[in-house]
Amino acid sequence: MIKHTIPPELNDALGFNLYRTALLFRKELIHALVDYGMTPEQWQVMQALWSTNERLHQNDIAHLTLKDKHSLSRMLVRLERDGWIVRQRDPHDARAVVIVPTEQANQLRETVPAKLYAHFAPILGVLTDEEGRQLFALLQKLRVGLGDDDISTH
Amino acid sequence: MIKHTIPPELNDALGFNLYRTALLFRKELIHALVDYGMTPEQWQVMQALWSTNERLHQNDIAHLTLKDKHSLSRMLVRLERDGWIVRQRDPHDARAVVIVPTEQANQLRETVPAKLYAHFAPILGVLTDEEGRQLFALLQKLRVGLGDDDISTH
DNA sequence: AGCATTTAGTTGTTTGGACAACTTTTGAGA
DNA sequence: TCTCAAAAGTTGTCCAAACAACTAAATGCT
Repeated sequence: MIKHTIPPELNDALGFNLYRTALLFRKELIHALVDYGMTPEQWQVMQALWSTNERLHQNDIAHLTLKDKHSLSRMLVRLERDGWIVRQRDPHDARAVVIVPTEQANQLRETVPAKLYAHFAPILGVLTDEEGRQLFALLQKLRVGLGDDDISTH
Repeated sequence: MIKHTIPPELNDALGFNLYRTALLFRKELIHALVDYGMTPEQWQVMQALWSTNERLHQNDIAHLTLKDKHSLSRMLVRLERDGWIVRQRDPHDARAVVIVPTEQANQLRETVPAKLYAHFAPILGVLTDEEGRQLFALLQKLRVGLGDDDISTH
């Protein structure tokens, strides 16, 4: 792959801008999700679970979400405590735990995405369709540079 | 401002992509900074300090970095403990604390940016100059949508 | 001047990220 | 088959974000 050379000022500014945009985006997501009793990180885990019909192990979820197994382990304790998932021992591997979303969680799946769309539509509306697609493509490309192994997802 | 309507799939995918790119970027920054004993968040605070010649109050830094005063208060305790800053009582306002970078910190300022540039050059090199500028502009635009009051910075 | 409001910062609690050390089970090689 | 390394999770520690409750000083209003 051809490596270009981005000038130092742009290097700085891009990182700053990316960091800051993501921070603001997360803050929005917090407020969009708070009514459902869920954090952005928890929502992200649930989306990973819903992204496949497989019965996922904790390791699988950690990989899908870029979280490490330590943090995820404790997140799953809270998700189970709050009734979003159940953990089942894997009958084929006594070490492993299979994570299954509950009915309560599956109901969120029906309603929340539309609410999130409504929340973010005016925000993302500052971009035209074309700009949105460009931004998507550029971020995707940057993810490759950042060594994301799992570029296919979304 | 004209609001366009981005379709739901792109809405989802943009958020996902932004979140994920920022996560990966932060992980890189952790590794790029670990040799200097500094975290990305601490580096961000130091950059805010260096971005002006003013003697900043904690509130100013919180505003510049989008951090809340609670987290920042504790971050500054650690930054002082590790010798990067000193906190001085403001003679004009007995409530306020003025934050001043130490000589030790100012030395980092001389050397680290070049190291960071070297670290990120190959990563950002997957984008052409033109693409880098586009990405910058699109993120900037999105930040407006996200209600960033301080768009001028960088 | 006196009192209420606002402002600057700290402390407590919960959630989450990074990394090290640990337990248990699996699997692979001699 | 036996042993030993790898894999799946948990627990502990520190750093940081979000939000509530608090202290103390400054401001503003009458």
